[in-house]
Amino acid sequence: MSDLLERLRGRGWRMTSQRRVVAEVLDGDHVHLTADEVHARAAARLPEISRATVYNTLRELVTLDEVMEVATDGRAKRYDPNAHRPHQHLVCSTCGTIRDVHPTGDPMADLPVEERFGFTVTEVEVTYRGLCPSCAQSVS
Amino acid sequence: MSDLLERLRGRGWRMTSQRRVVAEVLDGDHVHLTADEVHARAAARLPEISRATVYNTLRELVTLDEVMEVATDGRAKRYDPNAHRPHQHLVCSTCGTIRDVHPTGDPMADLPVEERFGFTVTEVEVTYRGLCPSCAQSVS
DNA sequence: ATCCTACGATGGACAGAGTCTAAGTCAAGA
DNA sequence: TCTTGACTTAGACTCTGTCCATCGTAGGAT
Repeated sequence: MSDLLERLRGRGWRMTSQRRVVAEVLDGDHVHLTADEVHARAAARLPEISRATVYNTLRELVTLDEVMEVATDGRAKRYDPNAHRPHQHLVCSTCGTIRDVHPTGDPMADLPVEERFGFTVTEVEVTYRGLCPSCAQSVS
Repeated sequence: MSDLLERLRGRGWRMTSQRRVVAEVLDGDHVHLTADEVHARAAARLPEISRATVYNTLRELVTLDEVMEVATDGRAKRYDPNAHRPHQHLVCSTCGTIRDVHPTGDPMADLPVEERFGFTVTEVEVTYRGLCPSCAQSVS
């Protein structure tokens, strides 16, 4: 992720402590934080950081394709730093936990031309839903 | 859709003019209204109907699996009365228009066991994104 | 090293989507 | 027709996110 900071600098980003902290928070695999969670973690290191800055920075990271925006439900969007390796998501219907998954097959090829209604289709997003192990246990 | 009203009555629903109007608004193919749009159309027939009632009724219809809730982006959820025939969605990234589509293949089979992380996977949701014909035209 | 200035940060108001609550209304069974 | 609990209502409230005016500062120019 440190190379993220490099790339951003290369793209003409003005490097500020706020942006650095947000980028650092979004580091690792299977990280799917909401904007508020990002703000909380960033504020742990840089107490004065404002919500607006976190939202702005996240939006920029998404625009630059450095971070993926994931809207799995009607609630808060989540931000996924694993934007360079294509993947899909597996979501727990109960607690909302998200895992990155890599299905086989190409869903794009599964949509016949006559089912495209003249659209220029550019993306497919697959969301698997179910119960995570610990939620499954508390049900039984 | 009139049989929806029958089914609901059979399930012990108290039939009110509000519920009837909401159910009537949600009739047809390729209908993907937001809660606010449902409210607007319902209010055209029953001016005093409140937003809360529309939300309550929609939630119940979703619980009863009579209507599908579709959260395609971070915006308002949409309600799809075509809940009995399995299908996926094709969404215009620009204007948000939705079409029901029927891809071939079974995405559920494309998720290997070792990629399930112990989850009990019950649903797959595939969302195709792109530009609808009219938005594609205004871009060029 | 210091100065400049445009880009970025701040916080508070605002907006959109949805939920909750307390009080009033009414569908439908007795 | 009466009764009652389920349903509806309006409006307050919450949550997520955006906007704006103002202030601060990164980093190039001197």
